[in-house]
Amino acid sequence: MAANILIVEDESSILELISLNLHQAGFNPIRAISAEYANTLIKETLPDLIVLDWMLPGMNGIDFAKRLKADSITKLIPIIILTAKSDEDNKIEGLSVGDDYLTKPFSPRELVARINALIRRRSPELLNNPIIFEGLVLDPSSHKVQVNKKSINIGPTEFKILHFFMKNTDRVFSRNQILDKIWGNKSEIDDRTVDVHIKRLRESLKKSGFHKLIQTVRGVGYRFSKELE
Amino acid sequence: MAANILIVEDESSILELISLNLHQAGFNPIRAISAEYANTLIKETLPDLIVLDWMLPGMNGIDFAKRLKADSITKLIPIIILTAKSDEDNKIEGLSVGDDYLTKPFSPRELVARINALIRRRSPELLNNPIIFEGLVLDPSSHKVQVNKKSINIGPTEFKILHFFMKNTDRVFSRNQILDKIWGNKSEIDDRTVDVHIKRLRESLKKSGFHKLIQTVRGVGYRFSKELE
DNA sequence: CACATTTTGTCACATAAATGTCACATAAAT
DNA sequence: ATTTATGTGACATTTATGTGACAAAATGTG
Repeated sequence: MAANILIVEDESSILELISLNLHQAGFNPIRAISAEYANTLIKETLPDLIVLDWMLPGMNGIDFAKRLKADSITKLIPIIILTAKSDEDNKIEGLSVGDDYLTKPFSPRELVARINALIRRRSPELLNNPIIFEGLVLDPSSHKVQVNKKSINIGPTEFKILHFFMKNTDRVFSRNQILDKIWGNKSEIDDRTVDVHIKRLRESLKKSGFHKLIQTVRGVGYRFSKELE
Repeated sequence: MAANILIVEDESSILELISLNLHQAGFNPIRAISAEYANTLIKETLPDLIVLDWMLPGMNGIDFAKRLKADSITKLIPIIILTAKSDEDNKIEGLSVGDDYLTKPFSPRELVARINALIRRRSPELLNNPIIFEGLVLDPSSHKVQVNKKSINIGPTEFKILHFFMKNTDRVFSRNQILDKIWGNKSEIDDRTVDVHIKRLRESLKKSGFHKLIQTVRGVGYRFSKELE
């Protein structure tokens, strides 16, 4: 699954340039032209990394980054700060808030390289390492789900959903968020289809008892979480 | 790290009184005797919250607050306005500029309570960090309410009400205010329905003893607050 | 290619949970 | 003692979710 990269940049030419390059590099770019718009996108798409322009209309980039780093949900998302100024002071300030910085003009190749480095460091699960949760093992590279070395039979869509859940435990997701993540944000598929796949996923996990990890949050959506009590 | 609270007040006796109380409450008070001086202090210390007197020599408090709210650097800092007038018009004007207001004379305890509430709920649209109050944990992202890591079963509407209360502790809300906040301001729902949901919420919290945090204020409404004595 | 098998999305209906209101009980204020 | 406000159990209704069945589409197989 391609990593979602959110680009926050008010100059649309640069935005498109970056977007194009990231797409060619195999990432899934998401475009935001302001911090405010980025805010809503973050909640919807849960990007794996954010490329953030230092200078933004309205809220400035650094403040926006600070807020992201203060929020428990977003603080783990790596941020690369783009700055037009070569001013050393700004570099230091930017670096302390973001996880990396780049001075304009920069080569797209360098940006891609740094993104890869950060994702490798921060989100190894995107690099096809097995994810283990309470004894349930999901291995993206072999495309298998196992419990005690025994494989569990699971359909393609159910695998994707489980993968997504295991990367984001302890969070509720609405049916539409799941649709976006699994089917892609353009799908015109009925909400309720998610229910059916959740049911199928639960069925697959039932024999090993792990179906309890998939919890219904009424009026909101579904959650993958250890059952307490 | 103690939160920095900037107090802008021209009467030095009140300034010291507030300062003393905030210090005792575990905050780090910063004193300013004029808007001009406050300006330089803001840039230096970037306070987490500002307590602002409505009447100031030179620039008046409201104008000062407006300027702060217009500046992208400071606009996210919560402001509590202090007013000597009990005039309703001023209250409304003060509230619309600041994030909260208080009429002199006020009790230091109330001021501290409101400061706590504001710091807790700053930027609610983004900071869905878990809210913790006296050991009761509400986590918006996982949509769980927990005590000692054990989940409490709670209905959707009750969750919303509890969330609202925990973001605004130590304040009374009328049934209609609660209706507006939870159901949306167009609802044609009976006042008394709130009572029933309050009852259900209390029931959910009863086993852990936290139902005592929901207090009835006769003739007014309900309040979420630590039980006193 | 024809045919079997698997997967997919949707529907209709079943089941479960939540909702809002009422009537009456209880407590507080006067 | 009377009035008023709040607490609470019960209920009908609405709403949300679970689930079996099915046809279309995709995939595998000889």
